[in-house]
Amino acid sequence: MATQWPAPDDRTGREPLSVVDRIKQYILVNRLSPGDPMPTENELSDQLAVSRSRIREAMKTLSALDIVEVRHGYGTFVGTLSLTGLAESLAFRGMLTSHRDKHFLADLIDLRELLEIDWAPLIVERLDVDTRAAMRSLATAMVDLAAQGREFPAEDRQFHQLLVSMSGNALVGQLLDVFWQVHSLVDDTIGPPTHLEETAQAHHAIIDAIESGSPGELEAAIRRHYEPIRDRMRRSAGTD
Amino acid sequence: MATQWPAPDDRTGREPLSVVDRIKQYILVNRLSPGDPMPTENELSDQLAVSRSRIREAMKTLSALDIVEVRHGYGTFVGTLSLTGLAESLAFRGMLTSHRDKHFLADLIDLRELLEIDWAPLIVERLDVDTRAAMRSLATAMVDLAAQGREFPAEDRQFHQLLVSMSGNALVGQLLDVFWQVHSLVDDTIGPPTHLEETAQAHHAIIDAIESGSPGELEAAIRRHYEPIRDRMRRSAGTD
DNA sequence: CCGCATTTGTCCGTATGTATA
DNA sequence: CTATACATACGGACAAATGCG
Repeated sequence: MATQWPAPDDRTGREPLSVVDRIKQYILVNRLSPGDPMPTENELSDQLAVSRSRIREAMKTLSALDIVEVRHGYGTFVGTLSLTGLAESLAFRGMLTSHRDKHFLADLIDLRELLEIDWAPLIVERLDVDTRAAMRSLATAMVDLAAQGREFPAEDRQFHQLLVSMSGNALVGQLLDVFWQVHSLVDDTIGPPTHLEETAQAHHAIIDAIESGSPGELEAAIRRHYEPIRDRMRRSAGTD
Repeated sequence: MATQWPAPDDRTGREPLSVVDRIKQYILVNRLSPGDPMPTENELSDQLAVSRSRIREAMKTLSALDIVEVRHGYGTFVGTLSLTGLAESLAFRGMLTSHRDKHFLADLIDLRELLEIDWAPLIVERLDVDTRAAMRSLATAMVDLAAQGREFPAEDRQFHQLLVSMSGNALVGQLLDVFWQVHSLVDDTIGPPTHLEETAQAHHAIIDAIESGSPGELEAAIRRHYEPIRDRMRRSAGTD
């Protein structure tokens, strides 16, 4: 097998590594990639010379951060290092603090707007016709659903994913998607949806601005998109 | 005590909530705040009617996200909902992918620069004399240390914390601090420090720009601050 | 479709280490 | 220093899920 393990002691006077850190070291030293199989819990228990309980508790920590992915009855694998942990943490923070202060949700919206606006010049420059067409049809679907009084979370999420996909910065795309999820989740807790038609139309306006070729217009369109959302937030602050 | 628990079954046809979710519900329903004490593991074991092993594994998940904080031999408390989980996750991603591609570190630096520049107008407008003086003395300390060939991580981190503290957006401050930590950690793995004096001086230039009162100059100074960092990254890409 | 081996999920009992009062 | 409450750790047993012959 020739699996490599870090030296058990390197006598540098440090305290011994935690089980979590030793498992992380294992992944790093063996240069595993997301999806690669990990040793079974019993193997880890033997090789690290700790009980299976401890291995399992360490695995819980690691899977919460998507460093490993555990499949019941099948095995454990290196995780995809996604930001699901951040999403859970922020969502809970929103739930816990939303009725005390609105700072969190306001900060979140500001951050979404800010990051999308940052890429406006690049988006105007790079956006290809296929992506634009996909965004247009999503916007049309949103308007249709809004006319029926229905919400359109899936379309909205995908629209914003496409919008920032041109940035070339994968980290920003993942972060914005997390922020969308958290915003959507917290927003559901402050009452039934409002501004449906207005928000749906705002997405058409964003594509219009892109087609105009002016970064300034795109920035303005993005700002207008977030206005009804801020308005809804301000109103909810009074009724709570 | 009159602690409230969510109804064990709400017969809406959903699958039963996980232990993790039931503990989260407990915190929400009882409106606990960070620092408030949680029931002991034995109490939770009794009240949720599951074994202590499961409680402990759930606690590991929750503490990884800083939703609870466990103090050995003392008790468990509601966590501070910090972003330590994100820091760990991103740090590991950096370790795992840094020798394959440099996109991650590049994206991280771009994001740091972008977010700091976003607040440049506000910073120029709001920064008070006390904060400015603190930043100036930090910059001086950095130059001194650089002259001795020593690094200055603590000073650098605090400088950037102060820089964005004027934004009024706590979330951005926390995110940037996480990015600083991750960047610092990954940067250590690509070799001994370089550009010490240049980087230290760049911080003086940032305060100079703030004092000039021009947001444009501040933006330029921030960009210049990140240049040697990008240069170091590009050089390391070849030697790996 | 069935049975089997593998692997993770859950539970219990007990002993140990640690912090607080 | 002692006592108590609490989290940490261990080992074993059985249940549940998955994949495969």
